[in-house]
Amino acid sequence: MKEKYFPQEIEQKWQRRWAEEKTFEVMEDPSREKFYCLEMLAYTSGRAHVGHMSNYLIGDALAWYKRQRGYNVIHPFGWDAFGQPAETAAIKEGTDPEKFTRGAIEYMKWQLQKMGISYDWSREIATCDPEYYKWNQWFFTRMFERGMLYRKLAPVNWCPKEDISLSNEQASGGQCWRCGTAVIQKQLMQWFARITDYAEELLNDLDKLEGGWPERVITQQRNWIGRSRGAQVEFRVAEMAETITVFTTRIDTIYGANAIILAPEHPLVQKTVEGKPNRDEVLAFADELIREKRGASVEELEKKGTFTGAYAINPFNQEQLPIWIANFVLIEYGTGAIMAVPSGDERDFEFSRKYDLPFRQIKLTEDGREIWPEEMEAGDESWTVTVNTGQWSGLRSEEANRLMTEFAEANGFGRGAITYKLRDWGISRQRYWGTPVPMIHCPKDGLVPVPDEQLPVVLPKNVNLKVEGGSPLDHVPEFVNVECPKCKGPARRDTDTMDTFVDSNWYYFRYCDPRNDSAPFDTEKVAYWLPVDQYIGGIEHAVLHLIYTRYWCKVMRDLGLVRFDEPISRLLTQGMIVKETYWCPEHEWLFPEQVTDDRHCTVCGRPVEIGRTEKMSKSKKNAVDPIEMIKIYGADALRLFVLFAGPPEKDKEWSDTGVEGASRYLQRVWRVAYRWQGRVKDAAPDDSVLRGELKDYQRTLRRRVHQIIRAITDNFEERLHLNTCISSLMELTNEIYAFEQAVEKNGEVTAADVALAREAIEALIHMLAPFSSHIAEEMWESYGHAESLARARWPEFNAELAREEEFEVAVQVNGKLRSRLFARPESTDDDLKRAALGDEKVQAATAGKDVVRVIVIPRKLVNIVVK
RNA sequence: GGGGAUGUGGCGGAACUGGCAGACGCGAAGGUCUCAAAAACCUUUGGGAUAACCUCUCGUGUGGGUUCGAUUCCCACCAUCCCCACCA
Repeated sequence: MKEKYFPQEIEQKWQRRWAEEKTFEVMEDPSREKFYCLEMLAYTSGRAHVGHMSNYLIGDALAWYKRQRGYNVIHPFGWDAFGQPAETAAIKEGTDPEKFTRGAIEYMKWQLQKMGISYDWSREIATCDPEYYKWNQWFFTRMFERGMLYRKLAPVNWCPKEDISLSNEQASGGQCWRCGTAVIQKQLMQWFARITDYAEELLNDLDKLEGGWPERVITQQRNWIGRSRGAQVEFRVAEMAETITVFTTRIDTIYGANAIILAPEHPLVQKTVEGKPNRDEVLAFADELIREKRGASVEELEKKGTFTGAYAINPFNQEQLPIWIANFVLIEYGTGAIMAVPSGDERDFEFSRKYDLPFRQIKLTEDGREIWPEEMEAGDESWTVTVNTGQWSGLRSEEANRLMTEFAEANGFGRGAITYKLRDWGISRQRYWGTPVPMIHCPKDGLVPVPDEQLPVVLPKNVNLKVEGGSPLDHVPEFVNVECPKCKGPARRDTDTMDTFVDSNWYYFRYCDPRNDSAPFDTEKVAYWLPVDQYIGGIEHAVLHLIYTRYWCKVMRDLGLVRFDEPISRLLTQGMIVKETYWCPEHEWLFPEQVTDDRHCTVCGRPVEIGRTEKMSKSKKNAVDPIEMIKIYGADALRLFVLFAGPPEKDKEWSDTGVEGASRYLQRVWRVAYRWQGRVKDAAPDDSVLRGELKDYQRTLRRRVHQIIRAITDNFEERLHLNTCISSLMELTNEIYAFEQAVEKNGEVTAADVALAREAIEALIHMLAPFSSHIAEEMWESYGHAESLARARWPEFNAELAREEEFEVAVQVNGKLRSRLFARPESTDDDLKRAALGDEKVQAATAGKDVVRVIVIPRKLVNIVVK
């Protein structure tokens, strides 16, 4: 052990050693309990900043801890390598997406290895590898065969100028992100997964995740699935052979209906207006509404509609209701048609007022007062009483709802129904850089899946990405033109690629068996490792990824590949690293080095605004490259700081001086370890010297060591507030320094001192390993241990040794702190009471008053209540 | 509009089920060492009152409430942020 701490040297040594000795590579071992520690796979954006690292560091700390607790810990990593941004970057840099992505993986992997994160790299996967996406295709064909996938016409955002499809982000504000052209909606045949078939199960199984998943994620998923119980009611269209079905959660309000309103996209709009004098007008208006809706936010969209000229008949009272179309009725929810009840719904109220539709009151409060929507409280329906509603008048709405649904059912014009907000999942993308859909369109045999033995359908290389019209793959004849697997006649390949969420659905199953070439994974291996014990990732995935992957697990279960319902037991949504930003009115975002000390732009000299602290990102120019930090302070200091900055689930603010502080702390640890290293190595471990009578400072150190082991262990097991674990380590270090001072004062170093220092320092080293692994390994080795800390057992705390010998008890009078006293652990409540009442300051504070009550909280506090 | 989160010193943050608010770190001030500086080590560091100590007093976004006791629980409000959003 050198006298001085050289982080880069040590880090290189241990990174090499870990790789050579395969320290973090694991195998299934039924005799040991497993722990699956998983961080979300990395999107291959080019380079990782410290914000990305914080995710991996949380996982690494836990992986280290669990390893030292004796678990068989699988801690894998991989790359989310497909997707639109790689295409964009490739076009910009004049390369192809594959080259760009491989380059990004290489660099980012190097960054992660420099951080010394304890991954089992032998299990690494990249979703753009044909060996991986082959199984996306295999799943696709299995699901197609079982009717879990289907095709339908669906709108895509389309730029008419460039003739390409756009994602929602690329079409935000209704404009093409590249050329600014107004985006149109184009109807294309697209692939959908029937996730709605699993809506009920996805909702119910959320209960199984209680406790392991953050409440807010569960709530978000519940709202996303959005189950509503209500009824579908059929309205005959007058003088036509059509019926309009509406969905309502409040069939009891049907006597208050004043119109039927269709979404402008509703298929019956055409038929309803056919032959009517205003036909062309209405259809044109419907088109306008559809166009306006795109990209507009709710507040700025005024409710608008028009009367079609047709009428529908209320099946309860045979009243004729005008059929309208309006922009606030959504085609994608329920049946795309509603009955408008102004007395029951604020939107209907607003609409009816605007267009002067008739009102009929059907609700009263218990005391007979009429209620209008303005005064209704959302969700509060308990106080309404139904009136003017035929035979159901006078019932409470809940009961009326039930009885009227039954009535509709009995008379054949309605039924109870459940509706979800969750939509079937559109998985088609008209892009190049993704998994090709393994389907063939044959003029004779229709849709034919690519047979297993022909998988993978490999993505062709050297494809022109800047094509006009359709997907780039449409323009690759050798890819498109194939033989039909059934009739061997000429056929066309499907040229859609899959949404990258398909890739991320099951990657962590593949980690269990990453090189399997005959199946996506071996069921038994997955049965050993899964479910994931701890998943760590950003809150932004609360709904999409985390619902899709739950869905996929259930699909795989139904395909007979796995035997459990939920793939992830515990979820931690980590906060972001934020850093302050600089904004120049002329040059927009600036790097910190572009700003002078007195906050002016170095380029134009204008005053610079110190912007809000924001999530680290390239575009805001506030990203910190971990490599830069490693060069100065070493990876261990960076790791320590990132985890120390705040609790994992909260946003944390970046601070340069904070890293420096972490670095100083590590040097402080190093120095104390160095000072004792010689004595510790010379003395054989011998606990017998500790059996004799210990001095105060010795007992104090020992007690603190065991208290801190307990605190850190508990924290890892329960709250995972790693920042306070690090505080505890610092306290332990301070404690050892204080101990050294006492030893020095004592004049000589006894055998007991050495044994105690060893115990304390080795505990410190041990518990430092999850945070700053390299320095911990180095010190551990220099203390005479040949094997990696990764195989050493986590220190056990001794409750007896951790016990306080004396407690400081606060003494309050009427809740105000007046004094303190010291008590032995064995003192009774009565002892404390007597001591408190006898205390001088207490007597001064209570003089002339009557003691009404004395409250004693053992070992903590005495409160004397006086009057 | 709905759902959720957060608000504590100059700063990041502690305080686990109501029980001594401010652990730990950053920053700052002073000291030791040094020719000097850096580093290191040792003190001090929420505000106010007091000559320093003792001590007193105020203090966890604001205003109420429950309680012997509230950063913690309840109600109302303010501020900031996030997610969803005309979901019938």
